[in-house]
Amino acid sequence: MALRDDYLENPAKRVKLRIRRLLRRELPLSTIYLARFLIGKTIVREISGARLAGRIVETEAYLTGDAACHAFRGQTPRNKSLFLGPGHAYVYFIYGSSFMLNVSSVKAGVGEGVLLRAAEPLEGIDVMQRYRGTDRLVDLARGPGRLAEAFDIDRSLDGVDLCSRGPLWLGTSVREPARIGESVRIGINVDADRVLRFYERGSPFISGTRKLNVS
DNA sequence: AGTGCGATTGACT
DNA sequence: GTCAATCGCACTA
Repeated sequence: MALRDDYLENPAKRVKLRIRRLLRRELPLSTIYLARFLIGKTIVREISGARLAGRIVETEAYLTGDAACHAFRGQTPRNKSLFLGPGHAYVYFIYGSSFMLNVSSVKAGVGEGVLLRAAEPLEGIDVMQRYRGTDRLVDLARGPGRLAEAFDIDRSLDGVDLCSRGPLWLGTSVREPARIGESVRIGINVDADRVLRFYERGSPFISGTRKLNVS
């Protein structure tokens, strides 16, 4: 793939793409629509003068009444950011090893959100390679824990407004996504049959098995 | 205060 | 393909 080869030949290249912050009113009010909408949009991390950017290629929706949603049993100290209203970061720690980044949805007081599961590195690739300890472009943010590690995301960013100037925000698309595929969510044991995972078909940057990418 | 487990990852057969 | 590591949190008492 030409795009990938270009990246590999220029690993330290510091491109600066034209990306503007998404306005809160641009976010779909439905969490499922938001999960689809975010495919192809960008996630931008500003840290000590550097800018990291990735193109979101895989998401999952977590809904009210959904037993797999962390807010299923109401608000707790951990999940409170899910209830902040649309466009806030909900960051949590899981398996003793990984952070996960979600975008809160709907409206204040409602605990729904979208998990960002994978991104295509765009800017700050050399910095991501350092955080991740690998040079392989497709492995930098392929999977939710890897995405958080590549972007240096931890609980200090929990609750951050993703539609405001700050250390982490959502940006416009730099390239329209290919056709969007759907599947069941990955790693879920309850409400496991619901089709709430979305991804850019054909992207080498998505997680999951071949089997899940056929739909 | 104790317990069970998870929206995963990396190492290994 | 399989599997153990690892720890914060929610739940029970």
